[in-house]
Amino acid sequence: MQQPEDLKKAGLKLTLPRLKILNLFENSSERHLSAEEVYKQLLSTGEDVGLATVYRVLTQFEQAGLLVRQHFDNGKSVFELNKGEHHDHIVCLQCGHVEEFYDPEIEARQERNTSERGFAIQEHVLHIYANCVKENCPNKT
Amino acid sequence: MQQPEDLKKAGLKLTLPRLKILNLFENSSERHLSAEEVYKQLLSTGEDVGLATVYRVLTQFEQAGLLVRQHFDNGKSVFELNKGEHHDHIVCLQCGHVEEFYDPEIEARQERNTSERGFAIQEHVLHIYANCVKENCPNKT
DNA sequence: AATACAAATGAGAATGATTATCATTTGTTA
DNA sequence: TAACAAATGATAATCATTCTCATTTGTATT
Ligand SMILES: [Mn+2]
Ligand SMILES: [Mn+2]
Ligand SMILES: [Zn+2]
Ligand SMILES: [Zn+2]
Repeated sequence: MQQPEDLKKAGLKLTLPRLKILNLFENSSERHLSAEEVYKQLLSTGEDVGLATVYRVLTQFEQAGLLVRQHFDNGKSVFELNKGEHHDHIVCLQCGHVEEFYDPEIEARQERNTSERGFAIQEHVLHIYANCVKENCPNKT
Repeated sequence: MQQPEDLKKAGLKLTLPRLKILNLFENSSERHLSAEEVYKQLLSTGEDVGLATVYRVLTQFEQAGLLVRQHFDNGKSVFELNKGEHHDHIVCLQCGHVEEFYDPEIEARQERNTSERGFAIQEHVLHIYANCVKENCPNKT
């Protein structure tokens, strides 16, 4: 809610585009948004910001730790508010809905497998692509 | 070794570019190759094939089940011979070396987490990015 | 072995997401 | 309010990949 503080803390000047974008993430019903989606969302609210700026700000927010970037298998990356705790993703192949999950045992075994082989794990990507079992996929886009 | 059979089985006409590319994968010391790498490898051997053809053939081989495509976090996809058994990857952030691993417990838990949430898992991506601990990273590119 | 024709190839244009340029605007600080 | 670095936005550039289409090649048939 106190975005200005977040921006200041990150050493970022408090500008209109930045406030609008951060605000969008904090109020949108969609948790995972692409640059294009952010751009269009703002346009549709009269709040227009250049697409180049959207890309720049998203990257800055990522570096500042405000957002986390995800690369799903569809060419464009999406961003989400960084809630501090790591999680992995299940992506519905039918409607694109993204579900989040966290399994400490999976995390522990990633760590183990990696260190066993003489590596120090830095980060990882675990994306599961799946079909919704319910007859009516609940989260059509 | 009997590439012609593989191609026929896949319903693919036996052409020079296809033979050369399949041959490259079966003889290269690198297991994971990008389209660009395949293209340059062939050029450097006098065997030249158009880049568009390389892309086309790699995709066809993937669809035929001869190759598997991987998207690491560096913008370009790489292909590897399909050895039938699934595995995940550890990518060295320093030298790009790729290590393969398979952990049945991780696989089982992916399955469980996904089905618990009402999804039928289709495929998944597990890529671990890590730094080689040994003082001299062994697989410089 | 020569012919016929669909399929495959290759050069280069097109695409789509993202980044770079650079002249203009804006936030901050004095 | 002035001063100035930082940020913005329109647009060009990039880069991996795909598309187009005229030419070539593999294969099946005389
Ligand atoms: Mn998420
Ligand atoms: Mn592999
Ligand atoms: Zn995880
Ligand atoms: Zn796996």
